[in-house]
Amino acid sequence: MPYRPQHREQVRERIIQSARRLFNDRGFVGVSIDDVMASTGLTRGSFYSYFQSKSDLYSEMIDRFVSEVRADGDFAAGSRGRASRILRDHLSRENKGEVNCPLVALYSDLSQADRTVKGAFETALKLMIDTFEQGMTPGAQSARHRAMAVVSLCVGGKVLADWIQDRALADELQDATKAIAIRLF
Amino acid sequence: MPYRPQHREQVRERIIQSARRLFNDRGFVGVSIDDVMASTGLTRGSFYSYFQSKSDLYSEMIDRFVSEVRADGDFAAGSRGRASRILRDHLSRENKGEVNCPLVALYSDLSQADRTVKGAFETALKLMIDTFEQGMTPGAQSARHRAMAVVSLCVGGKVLADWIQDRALADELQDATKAIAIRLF
DNA sequence: TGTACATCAGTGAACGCGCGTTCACTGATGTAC
DNA sequence: TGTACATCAGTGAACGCGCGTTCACTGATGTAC
Repeated sequence: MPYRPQHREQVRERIIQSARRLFNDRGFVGVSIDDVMASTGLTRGSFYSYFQSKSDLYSEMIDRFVSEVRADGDFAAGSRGRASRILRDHLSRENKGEVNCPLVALYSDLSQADRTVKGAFETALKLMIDTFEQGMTPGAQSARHRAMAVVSLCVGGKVLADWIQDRALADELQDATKAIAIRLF
Repeated sequence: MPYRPQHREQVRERIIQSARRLFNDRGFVGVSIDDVMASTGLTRGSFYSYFQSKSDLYSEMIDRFVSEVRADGDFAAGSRGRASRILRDHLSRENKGEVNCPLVALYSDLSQADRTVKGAFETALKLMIDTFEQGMTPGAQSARHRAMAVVSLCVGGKVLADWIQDRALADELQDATKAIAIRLF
């Protein structure tokens, strides 16, 4: 055997990690396979010996993310830690482009994604709703519905803030959105 | 003069109307110049004698939209009619793909748009915030901040509902989002 | 320890496709007579 | 009212570019001797 048995798996893993970083930052359409492979230290050609397609890589990346979160003690305990981390990721000005959540990448350009990608996306979304729901205190409206509204706030707030060129307006909108989201818990 | 003086203007207008319909429905990236021209009853080639570029058409379309809304008595009067219409457009299940709001098109694929398009987008966004703000009743939090949160809810709710394949989930999320949005007024 | 070799990971040129954009040409239109 | 004509709106082929995907080839690797 020319290469160690674990070699393929390691390279595959490196590709997924590069992909996660890039997709989270610039979205599905915004990242090319060239980008992913270059960032992994390889060239375009070898990509297809590891993945069937770009969509395949994308959904594998999301699957990975979902399992990790599920395995996370934070989530299992139903603590509010993760919920507030998501809020911070999506709606705080501080960490631009450092958000560890596949949904962030998805807003921008889901239009051309195929069924596989959409399926992966939906799993992640349901997880996000669950996470918020578990962090809710009792209130007038059902925890699940409030959780869904918070997801909408996260998605809307983030996509808008990313798009607004007027910095002051973007910050104000993000802060306002976050304040309302917090009030829903 | 081979053609009547108003001819150019009429054709230009028809192109803008086709564009508005298509862009609102499928987004900036999702619509090609071929689509727009075919829908106008012309062919690709003549497009560039009416507009400088696809972005140019797009921002002109939004400018047009914004002026129309501004000229609308509903808006001038600061009535809640328009606000509730926006809410309905964005967050009701009924009118799929019939939303007369440029923001709807923009979520999907702003990534590749240029400065011109972003600028036009921002104008429309500010208008939407103003509209909501004028429809607010006094409350614990500032009307402007609540208005911003409602915009986030609209954008987030719509983009998510469009993307979710599980119909029941999509409807539930949209309803929940809408209920919370209404509560903010 | 050193070398020949089989294997297969990685390369990069090339293809195909979509789409924005350009351009030389065609032909419909209103006008002048 | 009819006809030749100048103008310019509209055509569609073609170009360029990005990018996903393919493929024939190269060369690095671990192994057998």
